[in-house]
Amino acid sequence: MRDRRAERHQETVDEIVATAWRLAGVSGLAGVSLRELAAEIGMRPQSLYTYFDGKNAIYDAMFAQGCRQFAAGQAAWELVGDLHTDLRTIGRHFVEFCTQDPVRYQLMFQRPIPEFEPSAESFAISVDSLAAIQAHLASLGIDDPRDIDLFTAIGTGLADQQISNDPGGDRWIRLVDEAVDMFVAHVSSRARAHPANREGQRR
Amino acid sequence: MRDRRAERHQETVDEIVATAWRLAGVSGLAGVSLRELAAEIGMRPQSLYTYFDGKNAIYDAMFAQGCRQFAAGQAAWELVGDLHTDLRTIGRHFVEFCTQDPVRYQLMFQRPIPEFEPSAESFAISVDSLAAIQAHLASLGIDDPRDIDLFTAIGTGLADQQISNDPGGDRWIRLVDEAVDMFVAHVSSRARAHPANREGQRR
DNA sequence: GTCTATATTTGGATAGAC
DNA sequence: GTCTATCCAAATATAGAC
Repeated sequence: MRDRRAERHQETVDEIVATAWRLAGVSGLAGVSLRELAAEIGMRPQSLYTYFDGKNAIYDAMFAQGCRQFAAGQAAWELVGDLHTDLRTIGRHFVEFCTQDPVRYQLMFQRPIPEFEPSAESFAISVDSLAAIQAHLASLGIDDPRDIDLFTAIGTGLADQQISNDPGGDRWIRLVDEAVDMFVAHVSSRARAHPANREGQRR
Repeated sequence: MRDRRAERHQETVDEIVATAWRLAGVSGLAGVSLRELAAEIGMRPQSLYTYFDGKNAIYDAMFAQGCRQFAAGQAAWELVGDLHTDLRTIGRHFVEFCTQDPVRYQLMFQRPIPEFEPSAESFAISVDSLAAIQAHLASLGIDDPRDIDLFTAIGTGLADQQISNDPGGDRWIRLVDEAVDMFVAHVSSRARAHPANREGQRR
């Protein structure tokens, strides 16, 4: 039968994490305080320890949630097997995901709190997502690590500029398609120029 | 005659700022504390108020110093008037500057501390630098705001990935030249494809 | 599971003596 | 310019009653 107690517990856990996201949006990730968090949900700060071992455990739950959200979106990507089309899909979704929630982007892709390290379990979720992307890129012929690094740099660059210099707008978001075109043209032109390199080069 | 008192004062100010940079590198920008800062330079925390109005004034001095450092490097750029060459120069210097000091990059180009806003005087320094770059790009024929935004996104993306995923290494730094090639090819191909657009297009 | 009570640390900032 | 003395607020965390 349903464990009503466990359900209530989980609901409270979720509420704590949701409130932490909200507070982080206002005061920054480092500015989240257990006092304020507890007050927001009508609790004494000490009671939070029933649900989390401490502040870093809350950060870790936020990190894991962000990774799961990315993975969920990723599972819904409609990839068709065409390099140009799929890179646009991936690029759009990535930049959209990042800019949707700047604090989430900060927590997942930068290291704003030096003393916080995601737990191995949480980190594994993000590793899986990245591996899936890499595998798909490889299936499209993008298997040079340099190309992958260049592509991720373009994606994070657009997201980063959007968040830092036009928060809430779309000044860089709307450049995604053009940036992907640029990248595809680049890797394509090289493939045409040196068709033997892909299989033959060993050093 | 020399004002020995003022010189000593300035030296102490510089020492405070330098120590703040160092502490920020260890504990993060938000983690800098006046207590620790004062202890490092052999002072009581209260004495810092002789030199700065408070914590945000120290952040502001750091921000201004970062901007001056960038401007100083920029003044030494050897630009020759060739699009490809100059973009490489600019791109290399920008990414190098950012990755040289991740905390400085964070303070200058992101907003890690929500309650801190650089003062108008400090901000003006960075505006000047950006304007100079834009003017030079315009002189090279890059005057479409979209192209400028795309170029800055590439620069920050490389810097950001380097800092976040390979701190101290050169995995993304060494991609700068290739990225510039990609960008130049992109804007050049469009210029060839639609030669009339540059002057004629109005909407 | 939540509370009261409390410990402990740390933080930024002010007043006033020297 | 630096100090002592303080203040006040906020932070994380633990113990134990209910």
